[in-house]
Amino acid sequence: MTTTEIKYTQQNQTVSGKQPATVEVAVPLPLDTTFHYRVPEDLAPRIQPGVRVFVPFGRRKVTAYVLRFSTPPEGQQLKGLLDVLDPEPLWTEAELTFFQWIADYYLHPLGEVLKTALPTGINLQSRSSVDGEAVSGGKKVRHERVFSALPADAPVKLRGKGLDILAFLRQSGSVSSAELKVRFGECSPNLRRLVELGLVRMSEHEVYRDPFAGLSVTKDSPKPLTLHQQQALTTILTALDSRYFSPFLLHGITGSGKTEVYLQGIAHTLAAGRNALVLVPEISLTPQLVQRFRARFCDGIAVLHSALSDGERYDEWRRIRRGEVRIVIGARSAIFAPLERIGIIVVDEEHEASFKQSDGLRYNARDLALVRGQQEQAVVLLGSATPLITTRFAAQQGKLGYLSLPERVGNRPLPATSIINTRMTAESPLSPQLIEALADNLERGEQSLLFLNRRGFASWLVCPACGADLQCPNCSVSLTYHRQRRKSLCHYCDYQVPAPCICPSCGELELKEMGVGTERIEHELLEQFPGARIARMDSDTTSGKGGHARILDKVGRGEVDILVGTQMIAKGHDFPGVTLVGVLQAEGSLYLPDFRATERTFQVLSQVIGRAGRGELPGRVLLQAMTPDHYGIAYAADHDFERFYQEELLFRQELNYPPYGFLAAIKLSATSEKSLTSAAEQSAAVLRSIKSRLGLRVEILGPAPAPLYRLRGRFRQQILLKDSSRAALRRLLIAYRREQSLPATVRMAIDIDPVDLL
DNA sequence: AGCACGCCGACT
DNA sequence: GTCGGCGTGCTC
Repeated sequence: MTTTEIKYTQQNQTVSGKQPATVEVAVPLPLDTTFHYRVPEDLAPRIQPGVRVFVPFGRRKVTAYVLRFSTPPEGQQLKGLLDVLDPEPLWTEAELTFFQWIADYYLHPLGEVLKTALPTGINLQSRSSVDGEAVSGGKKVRHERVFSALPADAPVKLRGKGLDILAFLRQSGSVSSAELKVRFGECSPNLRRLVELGLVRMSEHEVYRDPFAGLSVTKDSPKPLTLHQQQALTTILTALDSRYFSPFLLHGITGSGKTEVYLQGIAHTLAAGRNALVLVPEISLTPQLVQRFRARFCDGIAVLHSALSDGERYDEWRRIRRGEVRIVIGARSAIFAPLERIGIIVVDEEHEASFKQSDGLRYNARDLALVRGQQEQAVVLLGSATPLITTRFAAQQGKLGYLSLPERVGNRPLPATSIINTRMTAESPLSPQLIEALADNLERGEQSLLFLNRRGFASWLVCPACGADLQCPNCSVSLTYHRQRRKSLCHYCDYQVPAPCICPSCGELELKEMGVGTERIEHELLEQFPGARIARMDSDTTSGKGGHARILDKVGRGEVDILVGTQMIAKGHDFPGVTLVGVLQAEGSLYLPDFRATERTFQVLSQVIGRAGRGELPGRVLLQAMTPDHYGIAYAADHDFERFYQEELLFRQELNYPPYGFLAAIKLSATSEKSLTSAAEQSAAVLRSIKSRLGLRVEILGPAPAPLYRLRGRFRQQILLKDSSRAALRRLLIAYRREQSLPATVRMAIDIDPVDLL
């Protein structure tokens, strides 16, 4: 990876004539180097750092990004640029510096980082065709036709629709073709005629595609704060006024009013002339949050998330770039938004794993928020009820300011939680206590939530005679049985087959259903409570646009008595009517082969527990677990983050896991097991040799004797690197990247995680 | 990533 | 005799 810093030599820009101007560019390809090109004289006036250019590259032509003017390297015949693709730079110097930092940190080619930072669809594809074809920016700006009346007398022959349109235009000034179409129906022939007659003028305007089109909000105003909110806000405002980089953990329990603190902090930032960036885990799951921002700030908000069309995303990006936006709200990729003068960055639910991008450029937006905040001298607010262990630790070390909201707004009590030990009573997935509680709630007309972190009907089908179960041919995991669809499918790769009726290997006539999923619970509830209105929310019932909203709205309107669901019921929406939360198999995610499994379990349990009693009525929680004493479960039930944190720290310290040590993973995958195994062994050998040569103490774990798993038809293997020094890890990784060359059939990715950025 | 060059197996 | 396999190397 190139580690050269981006520096601009503005003088070069004005130097003319003597030496041919040359530029250094990055190409969006997996290459560690940058390239230099000669700038033809006719293109020179349009070239600036931050614009895209079209360049000859080998036998191809590709889009490249101009980093800086350069002094031409010695004795090399440079090729000339073919074209300049942008009238304005796409990025400022500060942004390019940020992207260079990312490229260095994540060991990823700068050109690909820049490509990732751009809205999809803007990039001109590489072209191998030869002739000098016309080149545009590869983008699509939407134009709108606007008509207005000219002061001329209408000839008498004009009648009917044409005359009506003309009268309307005279009355209302400029009107868009879309509006005319709504009012008069198909009228382009009439309009063309009016233009020909010199009665009407047509012009084209650039318009933005508006994701909020047709959605209105009622304005609200700042709410009074609790004492803790006020204290947190005061600290934040002081930090904002200091104009120094000031990172904070805003640790607020569910219902403590973190959002109101964000809103008022942002209002202060805007008033001081700076802008705000808000990162949320899954914006499509939290339309409520966006609504609150719009209600408070009206216009000047851009939203960036995966549900936008390419056109909408591109338009939002342009609005931000042009400074027409003061607040950007978005999912992880919004950290790349071209927003200038950032005064505050909010990372809401900072513990969420969805801030991490797990293919291509493997970045974590939560981490990058700190980096960008540092570069912008901004306030960074990491908000969560269950912060990452790493974040809480950094706050304890004084690297982050610690702001605590330990009470719910309005002094609402936390739900009373009891744990039911199901070790001995495994025959029914719903314990008698839970059934009784559900019955009570139904009788009182209150709503209940049932959480189970597994979708499908039964987890799998087993033959009672021969013991065979159905496996995914790609992923080597048991297929999950979905009764409604009469299918067995793989939850990893979406492989599916019709559910078998008889055992495929021995012909036994009846297969046994093992394990439990949300679909099975729904079925069970329908039998137990025939009159109840039951809904299910998991990825099977929320497919398609607005799938989440459809179910959530029903619950919100009180049309559902019991909602069964996976993770996704734990997030986002408030249900003021929910007074009972039931958790099935609380330990469901506890024993995964991941050192963060306990942390994740604690987080999701805390979240789902926090869904109870958010309205007027108090809530209660019943938690079914086979290992109820496990600290990840017990402390979640007690709403005791601090005790959990202390315990988890001991475990991490013992094994030198984060925050006490640093981890990186070299992830390899291939279609053949054989080539993968040899590549992994070779990689480990290379790593060990570098390690001894450089005298590093890094722990090299793996590769495992056989490929770890198979996913989407590819075998996967990884080598873990662990050390108490991040610098040592990085030295090892950089040397490895330089020295290791893998066969083309093997793909490699490096995960650098977690981080200590402060 | 593409795209070429380059050296070994089954085919019109 | 050639078409084509994918290993290796390069792209200012």
